Amino acid sequence: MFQNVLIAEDQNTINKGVESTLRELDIVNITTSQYCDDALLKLKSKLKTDAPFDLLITDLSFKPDHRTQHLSSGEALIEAALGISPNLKIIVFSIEHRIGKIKHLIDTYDINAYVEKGREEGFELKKAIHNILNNKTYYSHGVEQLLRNADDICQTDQYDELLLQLLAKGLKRDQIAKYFKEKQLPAGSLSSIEKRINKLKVLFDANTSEQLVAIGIDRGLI
Amino acid sequence: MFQNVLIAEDQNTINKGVESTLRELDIVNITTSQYCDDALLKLKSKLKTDAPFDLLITDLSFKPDHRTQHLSSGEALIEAALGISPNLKIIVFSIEHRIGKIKHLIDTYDINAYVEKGREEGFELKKAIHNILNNKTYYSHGVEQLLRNADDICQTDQYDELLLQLLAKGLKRDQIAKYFKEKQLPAGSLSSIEKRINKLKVLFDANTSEQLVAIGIDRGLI
DNA sequence: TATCTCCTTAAGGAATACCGTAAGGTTTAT
DNA sequence: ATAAACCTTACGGTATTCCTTAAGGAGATA
Repeated sequence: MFQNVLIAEDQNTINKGVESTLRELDIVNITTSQYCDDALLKLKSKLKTDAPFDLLITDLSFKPDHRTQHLSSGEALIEAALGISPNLKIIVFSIEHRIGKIKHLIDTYDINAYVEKGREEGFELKKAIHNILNNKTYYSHGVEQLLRNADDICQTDQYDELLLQLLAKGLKRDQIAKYFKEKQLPAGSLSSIEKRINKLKVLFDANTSEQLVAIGIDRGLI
Repeated sequence: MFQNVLIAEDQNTINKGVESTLRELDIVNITTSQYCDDALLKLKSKLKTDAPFDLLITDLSFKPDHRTQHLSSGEALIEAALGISPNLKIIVFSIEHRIGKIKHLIDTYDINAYVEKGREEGFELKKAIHNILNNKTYYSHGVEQLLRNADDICQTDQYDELLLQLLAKGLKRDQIAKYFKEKQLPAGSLSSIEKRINKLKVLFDANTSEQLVAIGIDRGLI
């Protein structure tokens, strides 16, 4: 079982709840942190001792407040944590359901588990921990299914995503074409931009470009 | 101090956390519920005993799952609860930060406290309880300030929101007009719909309707 | 090389969205 | 009661988007 667990989560009620769930697994040394910077600091200082943290459970979004922070998101914390402690096991514990974002975390940081906040979260956290102890990954029910079809989504390349982002930012078709040309990106003519939008509409089954933006946001591409 | 408290909240981690916070106030009888229907049932059955619930702490949004529910939101639960137990004290405990929604709850149901989920939530829950015991209302830090200017902020009405939702669902302008006319909603001509979209664009500083949808989603109107 | 396919681009017409104007009706203020 | 302000609607011109067709170029294959 894990010996030293760090929880990074801004809601202290959730901190208490996760702590209580971990105690049910007989994990004794649990540390909580409501800020990413603070979490990293704790990771660092423990790293020099003979009992460093072996598991990080972190949320993705942290509400900004009056304290200015260097690391402002769970993703930034994960990156920094792996930088100083590459073997640290990581469970992401978040309400995030956009498969694009989740897939990004899995692909980029090789996180060990993703547990989506919801009714069964306590049960799933325990399952995640057991899986990791057996050198397996764990992705919440629902997420796993979505990941299988994620390839459909990932038929979109970086230019598709950029295009969606520019649409969401309020650029018109010809302005997007101009942007692509200025940045020397491929297929930057108005006609090509139109074709690309059309391709995305078919792919995402969107009737209008407004809906296309809504779907893009929902899937975490924007 | 309150004798019998019911917590309605779908995330069981938060249930555990809130329960632990309440125990710090020496509240002994705490019941939790992950579904609105279940919460109402518990309220009802206790009502006939000599120790009915005197405080309800409820979230606003509950994730739907395989179990079909009659009451699907905290707001519906509050309405039903006050219907059977008008003197029940109510604390809304939610991540909702849109002042329009919060003001609506206060105006319509006369809720006793609103605590926004965040870093200080445990502390604020305690403050809310103490205020209610002294026959005062309590609105979290931040919310109180917003409430003062709420009228300025609540410039969008229900039809604006519906319009944004229909846009995000992929309806064209004339289809939206048709929808408004069929539902007998005011200002359902194509011209009025266009004007309303234009008004929203100015209000939200959007260049295109695609951006308008993106902003609407960002602000939680969709 | 010849041919084919795929990608990019251009062009033109149809559909839709955008924007200003004005008429008619309702509410509000004096 | 009258005027003013506001809301709703219709209409028409312009701009943009949508959609089809087709030409040209790059790369693959035989």
